[in-house]
Amino acid sequence: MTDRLRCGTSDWHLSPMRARVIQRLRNILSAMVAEGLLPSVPADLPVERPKRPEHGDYATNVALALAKAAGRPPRELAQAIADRLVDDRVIAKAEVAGPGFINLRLAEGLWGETLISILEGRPGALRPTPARPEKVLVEFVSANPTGPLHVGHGRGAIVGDALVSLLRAAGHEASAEYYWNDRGNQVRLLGESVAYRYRQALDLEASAPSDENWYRGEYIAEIARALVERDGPKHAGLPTSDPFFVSFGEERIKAWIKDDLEALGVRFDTWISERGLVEDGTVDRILADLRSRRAADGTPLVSADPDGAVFLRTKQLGDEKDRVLVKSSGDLTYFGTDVPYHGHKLERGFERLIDVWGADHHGHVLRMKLALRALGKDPAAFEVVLVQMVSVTRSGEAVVQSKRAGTFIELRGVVDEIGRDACRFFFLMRRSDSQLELDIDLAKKQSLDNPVYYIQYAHARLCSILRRAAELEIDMAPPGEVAVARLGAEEREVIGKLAEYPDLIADAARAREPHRVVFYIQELAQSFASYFTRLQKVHRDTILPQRSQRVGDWRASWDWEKTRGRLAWVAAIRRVFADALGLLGVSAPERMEKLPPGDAAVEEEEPFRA
RNA sequence: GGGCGACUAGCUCAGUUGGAUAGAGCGUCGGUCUCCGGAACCGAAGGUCGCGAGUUCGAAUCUCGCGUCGCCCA
Repeated sequence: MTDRLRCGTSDWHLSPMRARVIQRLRNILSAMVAEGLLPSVPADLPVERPKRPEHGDYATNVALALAKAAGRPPRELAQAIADRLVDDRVIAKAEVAGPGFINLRLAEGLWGETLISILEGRPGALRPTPARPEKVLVEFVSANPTGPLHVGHGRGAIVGDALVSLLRAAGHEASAEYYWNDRGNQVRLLGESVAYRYRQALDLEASAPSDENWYRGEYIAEIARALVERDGPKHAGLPTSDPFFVSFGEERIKAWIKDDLEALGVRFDTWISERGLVEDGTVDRILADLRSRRAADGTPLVSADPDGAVFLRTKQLGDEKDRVLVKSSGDLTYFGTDVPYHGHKLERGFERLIDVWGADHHGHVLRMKLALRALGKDPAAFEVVLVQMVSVTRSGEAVVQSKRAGTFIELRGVVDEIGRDACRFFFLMRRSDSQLELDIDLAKKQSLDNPVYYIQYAHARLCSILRRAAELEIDMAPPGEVAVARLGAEEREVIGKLAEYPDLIADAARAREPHRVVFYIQELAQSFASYFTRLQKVHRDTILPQRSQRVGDWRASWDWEKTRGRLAWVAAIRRVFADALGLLGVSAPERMEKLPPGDAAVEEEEPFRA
């Protein structure tokens, strides 16, 4: 059950440019309603950037949508609307096309205005503002402190982190939280595993934990050796079940996890402990609340079976069966603490909860929603972003990972090998719901085949132009009307894309889809690179005077207005570029290391362990 | 057996209230360029949007059935 996000354009303050277009359209339609030509004006007016530039700066299919209600053929209605749309300030041209689209050309003045507002950092130039900012808690990673993070966790970490940035950029108050599952069977096994390896390290008689699922990884032995080194045989007398071994191992692993996240540039505002919620009574208190609640038919929502196991009666709320909160042994289940935890999130004042989960947990979504309903909360306040698996390829071959065999690729090795920027970029390149293939060779390649290099290179190039301009002592003050008017159609096309940026943020945040930002900067980088190359190679019309042009009294005859307009254009692109990379957590270098010609720096490194 | 998700170019993937000629990167083939970063750019070939029905002015998108794969549950 995926409850579609219902957020029409009316819920948002849009980019200034789109807002102007919609306002103009709304005014015209209202006038037509007043004259009895239309029944009503829709709440959301569809105004989009057409895929093809020849279809105008913006386009609307409103006539297609209204034709039936108006009782007129779409094209005829479109023409009637188009005839009235044109004015001096916003819409320069409105043409009917296809089955009844209206293609719009915007007034010249708006383009310059867009550039200037970006350069001056005016409100709305880079950021949308939601009509109603929400207080959002994004919970992600939340890996058990029983072992190192693997690449799948890494993807969740980066998606969650970028989502938080995106929500903040969209005007929401977002907080990032990590939930430690530091209680229960898994952690107990960790302690026993550490104790076993500890005894081994001391050459004492030792038997492996009875549970088959004990942690056999080398990192446990590493922890045990560290304990021997610090304390010697001091703890040899303790039973293997002693909580000391748990806390020692857990502390180490938590530190590793935090360190790995740090290396990825992933930050959390809060770290919360499951054990803490049990110990401080939060879990009991909210479970007691749950026990006191009744279903619509008056029966209790929580029931116990003869063995003493306690169930949440989710079945009558739509689940396929009831879910156990407390086992007959008296132990809380994972669900038994997770429900109170999520109730606790809402108690803390968060009105929207977003959890980033591995897709293999999708079966838990419904029951959590139902549990929140049982608590008297609105289940729609709880959303889950599912993150699919990451498969890793190296030298064209898949690196084997198996959940059953417990062989996961550790995150840290990958980050160390390909770098933080490449890791973040690649993990954000696909929508989180689709499986992702990480090509290690590509990700570490220092060439433009590597998309992260391509965009960073584009940013460095923009910076380079601005540096050159500064060296030539060109006045970089924001351009006036004149300078902007000198920009051509292709430059204007790019400005259209810049103007779209706040809309992109609003849309991506609303859909919880950071990958849209990646696609946006890739397109922007391409538009710029294409145009920039063409200027020089085809039009012989460079932004800055070339060496061969700087002879004699060149300063007197150079077209400074055009140059200033274009530099403003370059600076605005750079600004948006850096901002978008910032949202992704990818660095925007001002210059890139020049590599030796001909070779793309292939260095051999130790492959990470699987 | 039940549930969820996926299926779009050779490969990896975009494509969200149903809209114009279904897009991008990589790969392949061809082309351009003395100088602002060539680490570039341009162009071409490449598609039964898994298959089949339905809904309507109009479907990659919505509905149903089927197939394949993945995950979850028993």
